[in-house]
Amino acid sequence: MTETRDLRIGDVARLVGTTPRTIRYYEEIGLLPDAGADRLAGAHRLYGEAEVERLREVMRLKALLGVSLDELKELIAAEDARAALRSQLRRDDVDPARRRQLLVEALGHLERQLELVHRRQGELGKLEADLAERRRRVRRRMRELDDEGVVSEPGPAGGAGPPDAEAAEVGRR
Amino acid sequence: MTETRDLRIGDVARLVGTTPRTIRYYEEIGLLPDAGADRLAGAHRLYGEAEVERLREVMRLKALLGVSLDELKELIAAEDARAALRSQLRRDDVDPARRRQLLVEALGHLERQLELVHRRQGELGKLEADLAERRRRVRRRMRELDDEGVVSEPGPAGGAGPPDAEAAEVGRR
DNA sequence: TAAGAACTTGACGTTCACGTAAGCTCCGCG
DNA sequence: CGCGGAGCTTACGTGAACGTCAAGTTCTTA
Repeated sequence: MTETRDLRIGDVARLVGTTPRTIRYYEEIGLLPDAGADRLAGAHRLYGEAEVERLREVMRLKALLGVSLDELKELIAAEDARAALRSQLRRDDVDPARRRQLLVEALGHLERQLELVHRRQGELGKLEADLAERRRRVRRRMRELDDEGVVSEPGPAGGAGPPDAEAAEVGRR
Repeated sequence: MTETRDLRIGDVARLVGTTPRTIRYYEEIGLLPDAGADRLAGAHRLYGEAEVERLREVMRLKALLGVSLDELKELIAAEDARAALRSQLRRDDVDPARRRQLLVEALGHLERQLELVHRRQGELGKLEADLAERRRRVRRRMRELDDEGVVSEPGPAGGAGPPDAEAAEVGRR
């Protein structure tokens, strides 16, 4: 159950909801590892579950954090550390110092990502509060308008209320 | 103190942290209202606090929701309704039916924005949970590593081993 | 009123993130 | 074994979102 790597680029694209071109492009700019540095020129790229996961992560971070692919390259270096760890484990190359270093690296990157996520959550929270507040005000003004106007008058029919030109209490700005 | 409109495009740009070109571009594509449809050809654009606010809102939504300027145009239609309301109030053109319609419109747009914000918050929350979980695992593995080989074997080079705080500043690449 | 900074329109250039087309190659199948 | 569909490389094209340059104009201030 080591790693299967029996998916081709089109399969992967369909799995994660993108196009082969995009996957090749990501590889080209170094966002994804060369899917077959071993692969003899001209042969098909082959992927396993691990690279599908990584691509998913890339797309998720891109969408949610709104960073450029270049910035993303820095960010997802955590995946590199994870991959290195895994391949190290498979080769039972258990140099504890090296392993610790990889873990420290991964931890650092995870913390950077979390930092970004938290910043964004904060801003989104503020935005939500502002929008909710504005909604509250609009609702209040609507209530006031409906109350003050005479009885019944639901539809967009003409008529409407009397030229009652007062009650101009408006939430400034 | 109705509206001052004594800011020029460069001032506004500095205030909100962008460039004049961007502001003109936003106007060009209809994201911002023609800052002076009245303005005789060739004269300087003039802005007031209201348009500065709107621009800020535009940039905030763009950054936080990651939508295209085209989608943004739909989204911020709420601002148009608000502007309409205000200008209506200034001209004490108080047709209650029209006012109600504007309020309904604004409410709808606010709700769409909130919907988007909530969706995004959900996804960000999930991402945060995933990242935190991974961090937890990395930390656990690091603890295990440190506990297990504490005195049994010295590393290959230098003092590798003890849970010493920071010995691994990496400058790879 | 003269100078110079900031602005105007118009047009072309640029970067990012892919799309698309061409010509050739590889791989599963009948 | 042949063939059709997916993949490969190379290269040029594209839309979004501005940047930049030029030539002229408008505002402000000394």
